[in-house]
Order: sequence, then structure tokens, then C-alpha cells
Amino acid sequence: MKAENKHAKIIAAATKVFAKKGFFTARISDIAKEAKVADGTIYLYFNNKYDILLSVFQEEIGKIVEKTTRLLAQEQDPEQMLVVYVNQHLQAMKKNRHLAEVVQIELRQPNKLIKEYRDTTFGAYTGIIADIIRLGQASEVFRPDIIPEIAARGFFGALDEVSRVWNPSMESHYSVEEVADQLLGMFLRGICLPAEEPSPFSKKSI
Amino acid sequence: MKAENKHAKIIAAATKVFAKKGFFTARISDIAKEAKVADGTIYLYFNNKYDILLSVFQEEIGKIVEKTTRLLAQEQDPEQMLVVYVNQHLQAMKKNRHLAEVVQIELRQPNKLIKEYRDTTFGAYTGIIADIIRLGQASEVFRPDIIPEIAARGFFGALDEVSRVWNPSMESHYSVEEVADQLLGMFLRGICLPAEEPSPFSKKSI
DNA sequence: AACAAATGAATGAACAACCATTCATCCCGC
DNA sequence: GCGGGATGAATGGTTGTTCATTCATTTGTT
Repeated sequence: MKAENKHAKIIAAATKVFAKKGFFTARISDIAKEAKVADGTIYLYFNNKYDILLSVFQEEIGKIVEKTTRLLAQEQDPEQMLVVYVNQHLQAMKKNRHLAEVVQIELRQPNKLIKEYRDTTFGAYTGIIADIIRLGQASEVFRPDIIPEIAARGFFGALDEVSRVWNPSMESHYSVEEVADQLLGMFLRGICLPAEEPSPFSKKSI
Repeated sequence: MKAENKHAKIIAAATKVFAKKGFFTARISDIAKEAKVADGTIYLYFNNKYDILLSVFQEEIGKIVEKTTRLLAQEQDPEQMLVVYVNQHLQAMKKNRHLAEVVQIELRQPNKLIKEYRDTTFGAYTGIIADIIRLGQASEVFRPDIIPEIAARGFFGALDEVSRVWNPSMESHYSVEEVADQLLGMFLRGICLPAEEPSPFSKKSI
């Protein structure tokens, strides 16, 4: 059991504990117990409590960003890029349910360091959406009247909120594909039926 | 300066302080100072710190829910109902910017009491969206393949996330109408250009 | 190979700071 | 001068962080 190992163990434990109790209610001793190390050991690997939280973000989300970026580089079609983004994000969040909660709860803290992280690294991640939208507008597949910044913000908000459907506290369980389809369907096509000429009868297509 | 007055003053002060520092970092003395009362006075009107936060939710959001419900009762068209909902929510959040932050940050806490409030009263507020969608499906203006629960969740997530564009920390300022239009446009019509027959010119679709 | 010395990871009890809550006291209108 | 609203200093419990100590492992010497 070498250093590398412990660092990862503490990160995992912290993610779990933060998800369950929230950053402020979580005790260092809780994390230590979950990671099966002594309280003091944690301070051999991290400077302080906030450092643990920031490390969770940096390392765990870093992986996601990297993979998403790589996959997106292979795509050309803006529409398809959004599909990749959504699937990627939802899959990652399903795989690490605790991380999803921590992102949703703690990343919003008005703490200086967190804000900084959100505005830089994480901002780049959400900024990808705005870039895709701009690309789609340039290649005339997305409506030109969409404001990329606002749309991207809304899009990510929806994605983030929806990525908790796998929470045990929710009664209904949907598959990643199902949820991704729903979200993408809404954003790309809208929720209204195509309003051509007044439809003759019940029209269920898309 | 009678009781009624102080209660409201403390609620307003708490909303402001919670928005700025977050619930846990906020000190009772901060709230007291902001409200221009003594620390002890707060305990004449509230049982404890959490009680203040819950009161902020119950009272401030209560007003919004009530007004929205009333306005929606006068609408028939599901599409129009979503318009009302979005405008109502965004207007309220713009009017009380601090409340918007508190909702977004503190309502997600894994605290028992907060969870309870979120699942009941607040759940009813977001549930309205799912109801509207079901109504729209019944009257065949919304696509039948939309799953109301997921769509509503995503819709609210987008709304919530977007309701911070008035935050001073954001560089670009948009009007309520603009943002509402963008959101509604995206959700109702989608962000893609209507894909009729293959367009004569640059078409890069799949 | 056998032993001693050095290393530094790990521990967890103790410390110091912090802050929600209390309550003895103080107004002030009647 | 009485009653209840208001005050804010004092209290006490909690917890992030430190650090003296332990001890398994490595290194160096003969």
C-alpha cells in the first residue's frame, strides 16, 4: 500500500462523505474512517479540508473533461457533438454517483477558491457547449437567433439537474440512453409537435 | 418598529448574507449586523439558524408559488402556460437576486429538513411543469414521446441555472424577456433549424 | 548474512479557535 | 415602576489542525 494508493483512497472516501453529508457537515474524521486511515494521515496528502474538495474536482472532473475533449475532437457534425457531450457526461455521472452530487451541491459554494475553479477549469468544460453551438450556427444547422452563452448555460443546467435521476432517493430509474435521448430531443427538436399546416388528426411523428 | 417589521428585516438580511457567504460560512452576527439588530434578537423570532433558512424558503418562495399558481389558473394553452411560468420565475429571481442564489445553492443541501422541504412544497412548484407537459400531450400540442418527469426536471434545471445571468459577476447582462425567449425557444422549438428537405447549400448533417 | 542506524509514513490525543445559543441586564412606553 | 422587547457579552460544545511518538522498511557497514 503505497502513497499513490492512499491519495486515491482518500479522494474516493471524501467524495462519498461529501456527497452524503455535504462539505461543511462532513468531518475529517468521517473521511478518515471511510478511507480507513488515521485523521492525521489525511494531512500528509492534503493541506486542509478545502484542498480535499478541490482535489476531488480537479482530479475526478479532470478525467471527464479530458475524455470528452478527446472524443469531441473526432466529431465534425455539431449535432452529433452534442450527442457525444451529453452521453459522456451522463455516463460519467452515473458511474460515479457521489461525484454527481458533489458537483451539483458543492461546486456552487460562494467560496473564493471554488469560484475560481468554477470560472476557469470547469468553465472551460461548460464553455465547450457554447463552442459547439457557435459551430453549429456557422455551419447553418443551428438557428442563428440562439444566443450561445445563454443556451449553453441552460443546456448545462438541464444536464446537471437531470444527472441525479439515478439517485436512490428517486423512485423511477431510467437508462442513460433514455435520459440522453429525452434531453437531446428536447433541445434539438423542441417539445412541441412540428406545426406544419394544421394536422389532420393525431400526429405522433418526429 | 414592531415585531412584524423585524421578522421581515431579518429574513431579508439573512437572504442577503446567505447569498453572499453561504449558509455555513454565514455567521448569526453577520445577519444581525445586516438587519441592524442584536444577535439575541434573532432568537426572539427564529428558533435556530436552520429555522431562518427554512423561513426564507417558505416565505419568499411561497409568494412566488402562489402568484404563479394564480396566473396559471387563467391560462388554457399549455404552450402559453410555460411562457407564463418561465417569465414569472425569471422575473421573481431578477427582482430578488439574493433569493435566486440561496435557492440555487442552499436548497440542494443534503440536510434532512431542507430535503423535506424540497420534496414537498418546492417539489410541487417544479411539479407544475410536469403537469403542464402532460396537459400539452393530452391536447396534442406537445410530442407524446416526451417523458414529463425528465423533461420537467431538465426544464427547471435550465431555468434555475439561467436565473443567475443577472449576477453581478457575470459580464453580459440580458433582459428577462430575452432570456425567457431564448429558453422557451429552445425548449419549444429546439435549437436546430427546421430540417425540411435537404437544403440546397451547406448541409453537413448525418 | 547479520546487525545497526536512518528514514519517513502513519497515528491519534491534545490544542486552539470558532460561533450558535443563552441569559442577566437594560431600555422605554405606558 | 412595571412588563416585555431588545441587547450583547459570556458560555460551552464542536472540530480542523498539529505534532510528539511509533514502527515497518530501507540503507549502510562489517
